[in-house]
Amino acid sequence: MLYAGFMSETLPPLPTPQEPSDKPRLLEVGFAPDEPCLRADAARNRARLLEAATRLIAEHGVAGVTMEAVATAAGVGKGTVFRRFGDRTGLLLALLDHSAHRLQSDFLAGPPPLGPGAPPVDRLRALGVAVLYRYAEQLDLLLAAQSEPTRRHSHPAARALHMHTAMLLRQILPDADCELLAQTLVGYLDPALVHHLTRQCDMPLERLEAGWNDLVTRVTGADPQR
Amino acid sequence: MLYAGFMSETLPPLPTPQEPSDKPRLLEVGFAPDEPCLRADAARNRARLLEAATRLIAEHGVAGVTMEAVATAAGVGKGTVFRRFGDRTGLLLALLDHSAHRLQSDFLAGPPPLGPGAPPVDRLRALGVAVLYRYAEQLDLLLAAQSEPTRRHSHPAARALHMHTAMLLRQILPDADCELLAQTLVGYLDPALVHHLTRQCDMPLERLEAGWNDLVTRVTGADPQR
DNA sequence: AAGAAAACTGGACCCCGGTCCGTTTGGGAT
DNA sequence: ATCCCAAACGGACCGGGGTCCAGTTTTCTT
Repeated sequence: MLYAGFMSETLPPLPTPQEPSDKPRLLEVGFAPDEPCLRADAARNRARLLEAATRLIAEHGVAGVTMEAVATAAGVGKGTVFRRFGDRTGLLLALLDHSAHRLQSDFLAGPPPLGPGAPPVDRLRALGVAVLYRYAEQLDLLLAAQSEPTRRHSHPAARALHMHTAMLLRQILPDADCELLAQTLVGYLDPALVHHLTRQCDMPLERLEAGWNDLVTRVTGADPQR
Repeated sequence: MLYAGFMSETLPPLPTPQEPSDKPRLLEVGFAPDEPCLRADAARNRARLLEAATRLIAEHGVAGVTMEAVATAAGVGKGTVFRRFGDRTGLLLALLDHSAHRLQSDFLAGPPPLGPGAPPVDRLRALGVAVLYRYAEQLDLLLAAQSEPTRRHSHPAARALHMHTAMLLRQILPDADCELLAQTLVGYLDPALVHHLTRQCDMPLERLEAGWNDLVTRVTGADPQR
């Protein structure tokens, strides 16, 4: 049970939360109630809330994560939950932060082929596959956290993925409109799509993986390796 | 004011509403309260509701379309709205049905390059552009109707677009996994993405259009014509 | 024409997300 | 140790989506 959020707090005191930019810093073992500067009681309650939410998901699924239920289970008032996480989506996102950040530092500073060192095309292939498998095991939460369509693309985690993809593409296709191509690529990895294909169309993950490689090949014009 | 829905009714008496498959039949002038078999009063109320919803959107934007408000404005009870459209999304979708169906028959039976007759690649290019522009002018409604991520890809209109795209792709790339490639392509046309790029990133529609053509070129391996 | 089944209606009701605001508390300054 | 106020708290409150069901209307049957 080691949640540990950051780059989620959005509302009250911090005008722009700002993700921790670069430094990995995710080697904490138990859980890190960091949060730049939170009053002691606030930090304590935050931890309680995340724990309560985790428990509720385990017991009743994502649908059971009701703001009031979480508040009650954590022994705090409803207002506190909203103050801390902004809204339900914010809470859900906070639950996902840990793994999102891990993925992020994997492709920013981890070992090749995901991390730096491998050729850009290989990194791109590895990225898609990594995302695919990570998403596949958190589908419910990801879907639930995706409610508002307007926010989808503006969320820090989404932007990070997009920026990284665009960066890799730029190394391969310096003259293309890599912004847009990157959107296309990450679009293929959209949780809702993964859900549709695997759960509603019964496609095996391997096929999605092959599809990703094919897509990368076509878009970059690379050799159809692998 | 010529809404006219079909392929929306979902709930009570009709097990599988089924879209009218092929025949164009959208040349009605005023409005068509068709609906396979609806009791007279029900059809009347349905028309009233759609009109009321349209009016509310004009006056207060999509956000003003409250189930209760629509009901009141139409002079019916709240329960009636839900019985007819299932939920808010259903109502919004019904509002979009008219133009969705028009687009559909344009690419199924309209003049080339969108309709049959032109080479598949040209049809594909034309399709993306048509969708892009159509979406661009209904963004608010489309976004509002997109709430539930699970339903996005299973909706009839979405499936139709996807199937058609896959069909065109199959004519161009008989040996590829056209199902998945089609998902990628229509993903590029997702309203939420269009919204993000045009409204939040301030990209002109022309750039998205160019992006689409580039994408088609890369995916199909066609000559970068146009 | 009459009777009955099927379909439709409307509004009371419940639940949940989100807001508001009067009260409490942590922790730096003196 | 004390003061003080920004920050945090909590729960009453609101509005909107969705459900339910008793009552009404339409349409079918004979």
